[in-house]
Amino acid sequence: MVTIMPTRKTEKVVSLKDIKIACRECSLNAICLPVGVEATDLERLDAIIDRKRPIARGDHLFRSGDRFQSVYAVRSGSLKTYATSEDGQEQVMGFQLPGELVGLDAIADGVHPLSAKALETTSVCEIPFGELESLSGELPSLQRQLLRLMSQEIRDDERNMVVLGQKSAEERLAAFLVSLSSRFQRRGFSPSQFNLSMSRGDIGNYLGLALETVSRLFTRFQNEELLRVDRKHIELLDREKLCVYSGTNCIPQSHPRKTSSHQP
Amino acid sequence: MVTIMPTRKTEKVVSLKDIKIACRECSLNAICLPVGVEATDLERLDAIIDRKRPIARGDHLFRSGDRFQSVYAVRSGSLKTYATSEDGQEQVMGFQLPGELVGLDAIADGVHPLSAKALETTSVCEIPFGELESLSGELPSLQRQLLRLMSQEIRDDERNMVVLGQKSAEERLAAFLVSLSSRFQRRGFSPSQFNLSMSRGDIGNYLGLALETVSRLFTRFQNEELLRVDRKHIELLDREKLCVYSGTNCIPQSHPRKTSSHQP
DNA sequence: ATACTAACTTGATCTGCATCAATGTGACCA
DNA sequence: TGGTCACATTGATGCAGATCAAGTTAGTAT
Repeated sequence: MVTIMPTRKTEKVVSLKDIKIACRECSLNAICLPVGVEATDLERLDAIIDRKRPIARGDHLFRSGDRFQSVYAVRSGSLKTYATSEDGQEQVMGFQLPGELVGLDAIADGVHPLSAKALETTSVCEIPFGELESLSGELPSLQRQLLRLMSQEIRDDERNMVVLGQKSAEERLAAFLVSLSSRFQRRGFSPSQFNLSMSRGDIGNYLGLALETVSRLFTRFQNEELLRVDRKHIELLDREKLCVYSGTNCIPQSHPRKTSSHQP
Repeated sequence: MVTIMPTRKTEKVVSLKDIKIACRECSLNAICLPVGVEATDLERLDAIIDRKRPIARGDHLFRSGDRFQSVYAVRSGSLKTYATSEDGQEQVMGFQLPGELVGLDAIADGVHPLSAKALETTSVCEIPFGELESLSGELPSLQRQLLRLMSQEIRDDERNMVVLGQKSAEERLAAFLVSLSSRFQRRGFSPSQFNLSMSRGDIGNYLGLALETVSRLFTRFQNEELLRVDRKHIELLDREKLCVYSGTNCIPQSHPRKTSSHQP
């Protein structure tokens, strides 16, 4: 369908497009791997990163069982990662937004335990792990950020375990929406209005709920005027109350004003 | 109860006891942080590690909210890590056996998100993170193993998500027991007979089940002659069948013989 | 010994959510 | 312009496992 333009790693021709999205120009460099890396060192990181052409919705970035060679950073679009059990059913492990890394779980034994599939047209930066490893040996700031991102992933997974282990269906969905909202905000998108790139089934699977339950909760939340939902589009009307519903001490993150609120 | 012998980090007096448990002598060095590190480099790792005296059952190694300074490796005994929600109830996140690291989830923002409590008399190696970080910048093999261990933790957490997200109570407990068994085996203990250092409540909490459910399942498994259970002591009688019950493709890990079984 | 406490077991009941089933709806294509 | 398909909604029913409620047992203190 799409004409394939074979990429040659041997010959590094930097096109205008590539320049435009070098790490130092990238809007995501404040949350992605380059955090804390000096401008001069950043070029070295840039040099090992391979910006690939976008992959289409439904395409796989890698599949469970594939040999591990690179980690990927989402540049635009979104992914879901999922495991497939022997009986063929899948368990969604997470959704990745721009600036987030995928594949870190494969370092341990050199094989991807999960598959990663694009939820929409998505572009990623491929970061060959061997080179990343040696470079981070040379750049302490890069090493630090890599460790930080891995630590973050561990922490996030732990939070998910709390959600799956002891939250009700209502709490799960509320927590999911609030968390998504924060992640969008962090990336400069609206925290109160966004599109869900994943299906109800994916959400349910991720949260350990039946898709019918997710659907019912959406309509219930809508009736309670916590949000408005139309197909994929979500508008959060009462983030505060959703936080309460979620049963987690999530930051209300309300109305950032010029005058910051006083803390006595 | 125990006479406290203050440790002075300034003066590094290596006692006989210390020598005995240096990494190179430690029986755990094949699964712990030193994996892959050359003998000569190992001394440098050893030098930054602080072997603390054992902590008693119920004592905390650190608490949620504590400033992050070190990661810890369990030397003997066992720990549980858990999060405390605002309403005071806890969620057990994991159990740590000898050779396993704790605290990796705190790197990201310098504060421990979890508490770590000893389930029995337990000794740990304290590894100051700042020093570990700079040393692993110098020793590629150490860096590699640190990344590997973190990746492993991510992968393990993902597996737990599958268990919590879509397994029945029976499957959860079976998976838990099989996994524990493998971990014991890996450490040179019997895979078919061991003591649970954690309570039924802890197990249930960890697996997202009521403690009554755990108790009932133990008696049911015992009636089905899958295992024998007496208080804390567990004897697995049919690991194979437990694997099937667990609904995961766990390695049966049966009878290692001189003559390895033929694969046609 | 005796009492006390924490941990566990066992039984009875209740409920949140899965499951099954039917219908609705937008997107895409012939 | 209607057919098909994937996805979503809504309703009815059932059950796995939570919760409530007694005991039982082991360990520790008195």
